[in-house]
Amino acid sequence: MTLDFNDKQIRILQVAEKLFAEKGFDGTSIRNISKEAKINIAMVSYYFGSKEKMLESLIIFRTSDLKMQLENLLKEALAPLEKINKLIELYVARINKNKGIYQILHFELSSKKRQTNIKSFTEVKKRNLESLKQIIHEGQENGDFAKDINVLLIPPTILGTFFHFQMNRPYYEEALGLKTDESFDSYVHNDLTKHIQKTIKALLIYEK
Amino acid sequence: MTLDFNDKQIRILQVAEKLFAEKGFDGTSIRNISKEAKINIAMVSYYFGSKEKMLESLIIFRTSDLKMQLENLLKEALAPLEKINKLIELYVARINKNKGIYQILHFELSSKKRQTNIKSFTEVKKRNLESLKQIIHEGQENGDFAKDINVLLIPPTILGTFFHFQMNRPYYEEALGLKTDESFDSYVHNDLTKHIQKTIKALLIYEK
DNA sequence: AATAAAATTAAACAAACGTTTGAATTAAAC
DNA sequence: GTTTAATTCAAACGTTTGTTTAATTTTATT
Repeated sequence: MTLDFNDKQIRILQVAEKLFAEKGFDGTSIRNISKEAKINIAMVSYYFGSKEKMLESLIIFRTSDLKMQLENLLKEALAPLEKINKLIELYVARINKNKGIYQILHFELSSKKRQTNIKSFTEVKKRNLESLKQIIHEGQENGDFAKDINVLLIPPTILGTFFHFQMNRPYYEEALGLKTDESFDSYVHNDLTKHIQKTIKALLIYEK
Repeated sequence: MTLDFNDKQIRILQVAEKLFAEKGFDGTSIRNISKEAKINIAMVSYYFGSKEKMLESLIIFRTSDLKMQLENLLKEALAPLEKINKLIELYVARINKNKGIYQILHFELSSKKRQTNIKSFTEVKKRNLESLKQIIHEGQENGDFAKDINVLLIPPTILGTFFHFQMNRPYYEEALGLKTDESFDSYVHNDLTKHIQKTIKALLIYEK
């Protein structure tokens, strides 16, 4: 449960992250990881105990600093809509940067096989929702936002839009002519982020 | 490539669909399927050739009638916004009804392991986008919709929102107190569908 | 009723899986 | 420099994997 991984452990986790994201947890063998990380197959059990525990370590390794980032955002002196926009920007940038682990979480989360690994992640989600509620309430108080907003359905729209784009990357790469990693990342950071911000803004200020 | 599956084949596909959706393609063994479907393990190879080819058969079996449904919608004499709302309703209901196969597609789509199975599905997506473009153009012509709409980013918002909700089902079940399958389905058909419709409407009529 | 075709079965196949072992090597502590 | 601990390794462990085989049973055809 600790965070003090040594250099070799981190290298193993990075390779595991890449392969799990590409081929899934069950689709990746310890031998795959060992080969790519250039280590002996026994090292995974030696360092992490088991393949399953390695996944747990990976989740902890990658999601430990999200909490802090969000709390800092809440403290800032900004208008509610500005905060929402910054929150979206933060989420998209962060998930885009760590797309590997989020793809894994996305996958393993919906799988009935591994429920144990994700309890700590559920806590993160609950805390994030409370933050969002607070911001939106603020915006409703000062008349910026509409009254009839189902806050619980905002995160699925933000995250869902982004994930769906990310998971269908090959399709959008072709459709938008984004041949390089740079151009794809640039599109995500600019166009897609703005689209999500625009969507949420329209939703928040829209009165039926 | 044909669609004439006999009763036994269909039963096998139904069990496979359920297990693949629950545990993933790699997480499900032919023995798992055989046991649940109460057949001999050799029957999968006998009927479909291989596990991989069975997945192909399953995709064909479940996605063959989507095309027709969409074409019928386009023909209807409705205002653009009405068509959009119906399209959202159709998508949500359809995917919710066949959540198994769409969950499988969602995963295998983003996996680098099985690219061959999904080519026909890409074609479906392209055709659907053209339909959407047509409807939105119609709405822009008669002044209902804003001019600066990136049509390509609409489907990720519709499908992404829905999928994210579906993939985090345990979380939303708890948060919304949806204890039975019926109450969950009801929430999807009513509240979630309306949320997506509202979101897309706000986005389409919103002028920056 | 005899024959041919289709369906089902248990058993076996080689290959790959996660994990453990015990010896060999390297690093740290004294 | 010796001893102790940590790391690395090849090899083997017992399971499980997807697939094939060959014999048997069921169904259909004549």
